[in-house]
Amino acid sequence: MQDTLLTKQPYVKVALNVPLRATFDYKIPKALAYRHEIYPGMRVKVPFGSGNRQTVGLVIETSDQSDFPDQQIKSLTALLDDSPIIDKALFDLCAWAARYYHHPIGEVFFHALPTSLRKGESADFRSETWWFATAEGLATELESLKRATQQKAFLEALQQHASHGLSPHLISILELNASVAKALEKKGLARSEQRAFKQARETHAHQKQVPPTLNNEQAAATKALLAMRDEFGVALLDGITGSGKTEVFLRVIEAMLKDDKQVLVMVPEIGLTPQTLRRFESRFNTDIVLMHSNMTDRERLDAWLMVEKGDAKIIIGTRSAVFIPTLDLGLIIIDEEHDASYKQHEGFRYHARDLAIKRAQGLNIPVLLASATPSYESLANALQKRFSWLKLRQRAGEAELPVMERIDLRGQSLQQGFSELTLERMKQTLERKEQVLVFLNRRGYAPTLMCHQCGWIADCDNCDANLTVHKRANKLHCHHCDSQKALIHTCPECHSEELFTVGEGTEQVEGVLNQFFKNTPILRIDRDSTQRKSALTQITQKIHEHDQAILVGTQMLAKGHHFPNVTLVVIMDADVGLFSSDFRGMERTAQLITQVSGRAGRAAKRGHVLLQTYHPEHPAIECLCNQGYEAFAMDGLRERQQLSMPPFCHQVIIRAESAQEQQAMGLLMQLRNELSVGVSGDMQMIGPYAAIIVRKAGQHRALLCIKGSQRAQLHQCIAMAAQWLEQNTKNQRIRFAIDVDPLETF
DNA sequence: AGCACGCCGACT
DNA sequence: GTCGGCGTGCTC
Repeated sequence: MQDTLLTKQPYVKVALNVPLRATFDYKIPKALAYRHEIYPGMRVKVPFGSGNRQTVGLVIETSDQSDFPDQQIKSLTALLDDSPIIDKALFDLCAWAARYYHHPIGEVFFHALPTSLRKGESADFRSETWWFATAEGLATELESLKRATQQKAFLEALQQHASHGLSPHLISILELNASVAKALEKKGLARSEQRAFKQARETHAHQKQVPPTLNNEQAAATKALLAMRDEFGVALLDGITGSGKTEVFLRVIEAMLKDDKQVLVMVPEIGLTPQTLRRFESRFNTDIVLMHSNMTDRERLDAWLMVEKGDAKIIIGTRSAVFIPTLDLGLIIIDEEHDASYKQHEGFRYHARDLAIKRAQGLNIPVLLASATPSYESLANALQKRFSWLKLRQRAGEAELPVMERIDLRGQSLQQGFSELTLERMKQTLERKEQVLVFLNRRGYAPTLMCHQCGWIADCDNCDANLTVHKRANKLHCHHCDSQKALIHTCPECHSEELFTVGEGTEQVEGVLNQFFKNTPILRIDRDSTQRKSALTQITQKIHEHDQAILVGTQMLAKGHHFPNVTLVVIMDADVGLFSSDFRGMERTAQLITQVSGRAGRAAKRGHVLLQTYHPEHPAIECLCNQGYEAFAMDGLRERQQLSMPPFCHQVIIRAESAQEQQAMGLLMQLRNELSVGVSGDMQMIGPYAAIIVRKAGQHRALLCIKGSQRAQLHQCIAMAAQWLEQNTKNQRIRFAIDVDPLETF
């Protein structure tokens, strides 16, 4: 009987969804081993911890032996999958990611799964009941059922849809009542069938859009990309706003679909606009599956299965979509590759762009990174010829690049943040029946509430931060921990009633503009004004309805919307980021300003951008204005190189937080001591230092930065750190996080 | 992350 | 006298 064992090894190593950097060994019951082969990537149910607790685990490997005392090893309870739910390539990606990001392996694998699969539910389409007419049902006269009107209607529909039957979807569209079908079944007139649910396939029978003609640059980029098919390679499609990057994607996707390959398109968190989706849908006659955070568990699982089985060819998704299993992936596209939302900044802190590249390497397929403002990391890779650099420098069609002008605020009397000159230019623009976009990256009414008598400032109880005034909601709101208080009108310290606000947010600017431009619609676009689901669509509709309008908003404005009649962009405060405590501040600001500026003058009318600044001669502002993003970024890169900052070194940040003031800092000081022996070569430890906002949501936060130019050395050191931290934080109430390639260092 | 075990305050 | 608070420690 021995040779009929399908699984020969007696042990299995299992990853569990727990924050532990270990796998757990289990015995494989003989009964199971006779009947099933067990492979990495299958889920199992295992006893874990005390009591009768059962958990879902993922098989890492089967094994002949275990390092754990044999009598303490428990047995698997059940095998949950017939075949691996995570394929080999994805398995390798997750295993690599767990090592690279020093994150508990179980959490990494489970992160890659839809919630229902994490809980152990079956990896299958839900079944749904379809109804058909029997032969007798087809022959039955409808009149014979005239007393049962519902049944009659149902049978009529069954007869009409005799060939394909009635799906639950169709039943609801036809407004039929499925409950009467049972009665028809009893009479032998109808029969039912259980079928796997497939995501509602829209029939794209309508005329597909005729693709526009490509300009020279677009054609060249497309050609270069097509030449990269069938092997790994990274291309950076560096195209100014309006240069028609999307059209290039569409051409390459088209070629992939012809080869019956799948394409994964990654977009930033709020970048998936209906406009983008419509553009894809109107072009391709195939199922497009979406993957984003607003979907229900069931929707996500259905989408996941559609892609896994190869039924869907195009996947458009945010960060987490990098883990979707595919049958035959041919290309990964990362749109707006510079966007910070590709990095998860909590828990498993992976960068979806970097993982996408790793994934493509494993699958031997190309990756396309696209942006009007590429990250310094990608530019460095392009300069070093690791990426092929495809530049689009002309705007498609007639449009010209906007003119950037600086407005010197020094010595000017401002009207709630606006200079006279700015207001005058806005007025002129509106008089020409064109639209103005005002960019201010600060939501709420005002960032500070202060007492005129004693200088008291409204601050958050849980964070070391001021509360933001939200006048319309009548609230004081902490933008760091989300806590809220009622807006007060009396100083809690000296009981004076002279409270005043300092600074302006979008809500205030909206109000001010309403007074300045009485007959012009003012539309605000920020997280507060677009909370309701359809709000953004309503706002964009209004924008298109009016000739004149002023749009006021935060960085939401920078993401992928088209406002064809906007010809003037006002950057309220171009100086934020000039003196940022983070070395990426400049890069961020330049990207934001360039992206927002790109909203201006996309149609035939030329756009103008006004940068309000107190530092008009600052080399950064000057360079961005006169030479544009690429030149600015090249300067920035040179500076990073001189200072040995990323991308010319690698960083890892260890973050610790504790309710008690000195615990987090103390832990990191100890860690620094532990590691000092392991620091070799050009590796360097900085800190520990207190976070800029030391106390956030009641937690005191400290950081330790470790940097170096050699990945291998750095990783060895971090592995030691991870092990030490896991050992030394289990008793105390200190939480730690390892952030590899951090985007924020404060 | 869960969950049990364990040792100190206000309750039927 | 106990119910339950959450500090501590462990999970193959």
